[in-house]
Amino acid sequence: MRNSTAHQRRDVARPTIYDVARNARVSPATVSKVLRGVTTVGADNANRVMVAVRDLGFRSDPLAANLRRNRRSLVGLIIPDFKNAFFGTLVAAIEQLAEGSGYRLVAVSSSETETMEHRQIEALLDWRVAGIILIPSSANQTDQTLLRSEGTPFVIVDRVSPTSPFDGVGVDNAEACAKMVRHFYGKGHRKLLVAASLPDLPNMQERIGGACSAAGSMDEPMETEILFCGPDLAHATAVVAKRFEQGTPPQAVFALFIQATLAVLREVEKLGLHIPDDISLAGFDDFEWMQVMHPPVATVIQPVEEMAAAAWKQLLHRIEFPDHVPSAIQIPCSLEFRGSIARPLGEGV
Amino acid sequence: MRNSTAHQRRDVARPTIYDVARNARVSPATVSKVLRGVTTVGADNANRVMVAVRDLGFRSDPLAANLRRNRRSLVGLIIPDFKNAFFGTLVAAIEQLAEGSGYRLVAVSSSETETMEHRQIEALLDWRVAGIILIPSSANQTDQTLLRSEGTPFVIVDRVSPTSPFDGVGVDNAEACAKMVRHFYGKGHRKLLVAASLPDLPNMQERIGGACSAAGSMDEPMETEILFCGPDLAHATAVVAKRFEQGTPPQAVFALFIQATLAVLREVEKLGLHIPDDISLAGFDDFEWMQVMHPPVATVIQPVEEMAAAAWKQLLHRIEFPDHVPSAIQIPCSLEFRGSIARPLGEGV
DNA sequence: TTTAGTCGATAAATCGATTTACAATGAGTA
DNA sequence: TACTCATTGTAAATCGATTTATCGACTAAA
Repeated sequence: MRNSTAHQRRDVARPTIYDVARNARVSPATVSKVLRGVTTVGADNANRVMVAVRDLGFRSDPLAANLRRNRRSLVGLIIPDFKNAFFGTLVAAIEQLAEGSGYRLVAVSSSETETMEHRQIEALLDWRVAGIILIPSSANQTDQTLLRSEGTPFVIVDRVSPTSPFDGVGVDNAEACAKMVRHFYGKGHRKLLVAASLPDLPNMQERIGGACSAAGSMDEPMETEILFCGPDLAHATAVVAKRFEQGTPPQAVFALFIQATLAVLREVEKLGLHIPDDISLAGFDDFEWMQVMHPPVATVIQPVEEMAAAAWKQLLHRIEFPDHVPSAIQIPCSLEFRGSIARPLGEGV
Repeated sequence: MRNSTAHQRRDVARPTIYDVARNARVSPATVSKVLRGVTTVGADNANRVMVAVRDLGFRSDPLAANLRRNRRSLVGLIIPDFKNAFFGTLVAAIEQLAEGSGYRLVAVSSSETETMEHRQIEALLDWRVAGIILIPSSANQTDQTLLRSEGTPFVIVDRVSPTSPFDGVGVDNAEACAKMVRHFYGKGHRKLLVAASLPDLPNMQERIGGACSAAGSMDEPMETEILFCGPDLAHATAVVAKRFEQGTPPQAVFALFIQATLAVLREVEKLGLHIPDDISLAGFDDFEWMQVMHPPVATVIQPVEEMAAAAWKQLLHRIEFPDHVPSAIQIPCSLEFRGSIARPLGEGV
């Protein structure tokens, strides 16, 4: 009998702007004006509209609105991997900023592959997003030129090439890595294994370059060995395991990305080695667990929040001024020298 | 002079279905049919349309399409926190599934607050999403009844109440926790500190319930103490620190959520305690770093991928059959008994 | 030969908001 | 009084796709 409550779904369709207009005895155009805060509306009409909106529980349909005015209220964010908390923090920060500027964020992932990155970009373009924030999955700039030619505002974050002709926000990878290498040197290390991900990521190149050139400019010679570990933990674990099991295990490792850090720790655990007595270790990015390890893991901290803020500001600027000259922003990292780096055994004092 | 390439943005607007129609010398309706795979189209016309689509690089505008047919190709996912890799994994998995079914996922976060959760739901409803997957931020079911009354298909994940009248996917929290408690008991522990987040989250209640009832049904009496640590790491750290510093520190801790695990590890580090000699510890969820700790951290593993798959299946089913009776799915967890749980000191063999 | 029925194609209406172009009203000025 | 402006309000066009109603041509049945 009274299943009206149980089945009351979709009983009444959501009210449209026409319903509001009828209810307020004005035209739809007037309602639209009131909703958008246009001032050329009489006080009493405006009031009646506002009352009607409240009474009917009207909420504007962004699809219809976006379709008509060519401006879109969606922005896309393409990250390589949702499982990585570094990118998660970035998503969270940008989501906040977007919300604050009246945009809705659509965060998607490229799974670290060019194919998916391309498909995601095309899908976002289909939705006619107002702008895109992209963390590239590779050095291939095809997608970026595509974006450029489509005229969609976009900014590159994190993996920005120093010679990029587009807007970008990066960090001072080279300088940060140099500092970390000098710290290793100061502790007495003269051999360093640098564990990178893929050779063609711009930020990796900067990190490697910074580390190597710092090592090369020390008073005493410092030897560096580069190990490319692949994109994810599975690859990294395999590569690191192979390196540790053949030849002499390194006494100092600088892991340039989180999966390498984990891979090294895994191998250390497996071989029963001890940090920092047998191996000194430094990582990249700041994860909570690094501080609760024995000993805590030294690391380069990328300022995620600031990167997000800079990228967002840059994107808004690009949306407003499509023809301004591109800007490249670089933000300094901070370093945490923690107990995982110590003087190697067999060294005096 | 030849800045035509540099300024070629927006030179030509994206082609519409009308452009394709003109190019193929058919009507827009025919183009629409071809695009949607409707068969009542002559072979030669269909071919000309497909050629025109390729030539012009036409891609359908989902906004316009979604507006007209009332079916939407967006689904919303509301998670409490992007920074938590557990949810990140969930997002990644569901994104894949959505992509495979022709939907676009819009993942947003509630920042663990009811206010944001409500705002996000309203925003998603504004976009007239086809469905919503919700990980509630609290036990408050207001939003769920709102969704129900709006007629939008939705499923609850992870934090599902056993008495919920809606679709839901959860895990066997009680049973998993009971197993873990029995493991503690088997190692000789008779006092256990259970570190939960908030008292009103359904999954927390199940976990606490499972742990306590298992403890209560042992042969020898086993004492449990519940500690509510708040929603995030900051709160958890404060609460745990306070508990550890006043009274006798516990010999065994079962952290029911990741931030509690970290908080305990932090305090252990700060007080110079040792795991498992001074304290045995078990956690929840599987993070890579847990395996590389000394000793590795025992934990309850929630099957994220399976949860995602179940939720997605459930949502699709709900979209197709809005009036079927709701289903509650429960998936078993697996347990990893690792070195962080050991016999307490002062116990014979 | 006429009629009923099929198939393919299309013109026009539609989704719900925004925007344009213009009409109506009133105020201010010559 | 007549004329110019400024102010409000609205009818109608519009965004780009989908859907409906209909039409012409052709086939099969009467």
